[in-house]
Amino acid sequence: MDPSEYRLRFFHENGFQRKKCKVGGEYFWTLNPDFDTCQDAPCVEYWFDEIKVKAPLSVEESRSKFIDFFRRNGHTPVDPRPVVARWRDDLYLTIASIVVFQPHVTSGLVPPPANPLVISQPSIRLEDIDNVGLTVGRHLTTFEMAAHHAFNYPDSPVYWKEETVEYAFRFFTEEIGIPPELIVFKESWWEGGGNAGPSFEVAVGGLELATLVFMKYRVTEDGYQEIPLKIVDTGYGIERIAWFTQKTPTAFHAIYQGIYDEFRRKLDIEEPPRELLWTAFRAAGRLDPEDPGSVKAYYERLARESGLPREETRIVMERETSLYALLDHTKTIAMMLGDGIVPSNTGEGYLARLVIRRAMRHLLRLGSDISLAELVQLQINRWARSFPQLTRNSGYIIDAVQVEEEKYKETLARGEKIVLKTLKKKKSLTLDDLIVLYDSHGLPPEIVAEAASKEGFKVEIPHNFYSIVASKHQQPARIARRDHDVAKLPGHIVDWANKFPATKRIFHENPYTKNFRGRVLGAREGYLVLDATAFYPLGGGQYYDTGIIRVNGEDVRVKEVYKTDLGVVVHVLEENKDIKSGTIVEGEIDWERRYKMMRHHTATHVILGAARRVLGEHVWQAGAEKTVEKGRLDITHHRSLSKEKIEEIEQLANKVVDQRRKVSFKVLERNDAESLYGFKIYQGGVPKTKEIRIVEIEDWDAQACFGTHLTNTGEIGAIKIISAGKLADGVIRLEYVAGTRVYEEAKRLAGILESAAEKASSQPDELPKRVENLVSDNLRLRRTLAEYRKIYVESLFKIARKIGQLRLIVFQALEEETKDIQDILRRLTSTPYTVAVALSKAGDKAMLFVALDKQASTIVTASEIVKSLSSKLGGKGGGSKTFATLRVPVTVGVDEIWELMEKGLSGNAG
RNA sequence: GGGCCGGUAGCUCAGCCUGGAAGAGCGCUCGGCUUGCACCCGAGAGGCCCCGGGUUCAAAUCCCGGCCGGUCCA
Repeated sequence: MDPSEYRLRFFHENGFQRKKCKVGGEYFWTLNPDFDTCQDAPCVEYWFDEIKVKAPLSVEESRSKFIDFFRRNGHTPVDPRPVVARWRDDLYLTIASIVVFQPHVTSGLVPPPANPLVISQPSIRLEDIDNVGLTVGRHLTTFEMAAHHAFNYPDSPVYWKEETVEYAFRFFTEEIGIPPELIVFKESWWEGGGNAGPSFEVAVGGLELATLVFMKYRVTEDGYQEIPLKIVDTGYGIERIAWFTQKTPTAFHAIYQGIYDEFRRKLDIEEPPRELLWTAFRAAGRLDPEDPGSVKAYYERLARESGLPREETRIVMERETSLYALLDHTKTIAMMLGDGIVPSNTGEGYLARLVIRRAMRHLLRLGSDISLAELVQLQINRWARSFPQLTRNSGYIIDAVQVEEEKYKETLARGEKIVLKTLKKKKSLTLDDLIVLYDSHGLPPEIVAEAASKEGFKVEIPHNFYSIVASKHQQPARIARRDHDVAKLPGHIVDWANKFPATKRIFHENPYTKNFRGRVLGAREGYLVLDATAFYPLGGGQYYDTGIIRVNGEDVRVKEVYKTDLGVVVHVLEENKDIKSGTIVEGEIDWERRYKMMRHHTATHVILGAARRVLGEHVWQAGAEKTVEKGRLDITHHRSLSKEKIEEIEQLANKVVDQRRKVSFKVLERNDAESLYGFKIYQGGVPKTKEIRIVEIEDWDAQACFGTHLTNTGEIGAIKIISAGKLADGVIRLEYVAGTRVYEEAKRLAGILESAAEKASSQPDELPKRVENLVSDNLRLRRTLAEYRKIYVESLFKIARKIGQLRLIVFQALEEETKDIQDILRRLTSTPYTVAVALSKAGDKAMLFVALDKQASTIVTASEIVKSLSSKLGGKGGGSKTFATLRVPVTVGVDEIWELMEKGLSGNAG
């Protein structure tokens, strides 16, 4: 670290000194001659409760104070984004304010919405979820990261370190009222997302209130490389400012004022003595939650200083931990679901489920019978003014939480049964058992231990249980949210094609173009690039066009079409023609194919709009495909769709068809598109381009989309949903046909009906009644057959021959099913001392079944009989004492078997 | 996206390791006993052992592929 990075004129002119922390060894800047530590936990204990400030501030007040201050100082306020990072395909959650501007602004592709700007971005981080509560506020899963950002382009710098540090100093002293000599700027280094730079951490009284990052490097294999766009990336903890100013023993008192008491009441937890909480406050800054020794020491200190018995202290503080965690988690749940995450077993949905399940575990630990949904409702009310999406989507949020509660209870019940079963079998539970129970069945070890203790078994849980589980899973992979339409072209062809300019897209200019003229830019190995084309390349879930290209009066078929990342359209020809550059060619696309795909594509947008209106804003496209045959749309939703809901969507979609709504296209700057339509334009994925093509159905739906569309919804003609099923937890797949495909589908169904009716010698209209009759006939016949089989068995008894004690029955089985033969044998051998042999044909081979009852098997066994038969007849076979089979390679007659059996048995039967 | 667990009677599951006639409890039907909250006794019906391939004389069981559900981790 280069010390000159931190040597600022601001420090110099204002009398700051650079010191070294005697505990942690970091360098820091301060006005205070007495400070010998960096003033950040864990180097010091929390003591900020003793620091006087102007006024206590709620979360809301802290936020508006921050934004106002920076507005007054030349920054433009920018609205926060959802906590789901829909505009990113490498991240699920918004974990910091800078995430909002990645990757397009930070890479320089797109300008920021304002510069400099100020924002307060709700963020979610789940890495430390298990520490939330225990540390009385140092860890939170949801928080607002307030920030002022300045983007310094080489030709238009805004501001850099001096101004940033001065802003921080002024904000904390002037606005919050912190005495200047208590503010410490700690030298640090920041790295993340491939970037890096020097930073200052602003610490006061043990609490880190802000981080000021100066992004100026890219991290490469060869080390740090300076980047042209240098970014001021700051992060102020709104919740920490509220805690700091309110002088409460925990952050939760400060953040959740208004519902804090209600949580206590509902969960039936009395507030412990204030002195205990204040002791916790001091000790928590030094607590290392990952270290069991540190946790133990923490509880011991609390007991010692509060004078309460050790055990009681631990119990009280564990209840407090659960209360705090619940306050935190329920807000996170509300924020995640409010921004449209659907709980699921994959993707961002799993993260929502994870938080819900952690919260439910705390409820279980407290032995509370309050429903989680009830607590989440309190959060919705509490934060309604700051986050209107919570109220707007409260119906969905509560319903989804309730569904999850049910599911988790089922999971736990299922799991507990497995615990009991294991205990019954093994009388103990090993670590391996615990891991399987958690990893495969979702049963946390605490719950296993409790279930086991009810049965009188004690289970040891290693303190690092979860890291043992984690080590089984290590292989951090890139998240792949969506399949992008990767050109299925050989690499060298892509490189070749990318040397040409981007193809003019006639299919966008006029999606109804069937014939066109283009000039050949290049052709090789059966690949053809033109200056302009009406052929649509694979993309946006829509299949490519096919058709013909006429070169010098000769037709060549186009079988596939792809586009490169740089927008060059490559036609894949059926044969490799020698085509000269500069040749003018005519193209004609297969119109019927294209028109059907256009209908399915526009129908897809109509259905998505209908689903969002019928089911709620959480409905999000999870995938789509439009082919000639049908459209397919996967949507996120937390329940299976009832018949009624499907019909409702279908009806609404068809209404939009009849309303003849206009469909229009326009290309917008990314920022404009986002501010005009919101992030729901990214249903189909996030384009990597600076400008975005928007397809808008008048007052119904707007999406970033590459595909070809009709210009009016009326042209869809009709939409029929042909299937709706659960694709995965939280994802529903809809399939539908549109336009003339509805006619074809109706024809297909009518055909099925007709052929079914014909096979049943009936008419389509009478088919239901006819099928009913056939089914009851079949049942009657099966019963009759069973009766006759009894008579058949009786008659078989009559042909039995006595050999000593044994009765021998040999017969040719009429039945073809092994099952039926076994049934007859079973009946025959229900009489003692019976040996029954059934002979059945299997092509030109014979299959023998030998069955004995228990008594007969004391004299001779089925497998012995089979062995002796096979020595005479050949073939292989075997079985148990009472049942055996033999396959012989030749056909044998019943008489032959009678003879062999009689001969063989007379030896044993004595 | 990956790992792990599972799919057998209407329901809950055993059987699978080590291949040899498909099992239990609850529920259901019938009969007996009994006016008391999961009554008791007896008899009976009910199965494409998820699907497809392979190995084998023989597969619920072993192997491969798929589908579905659960779960953990990104």
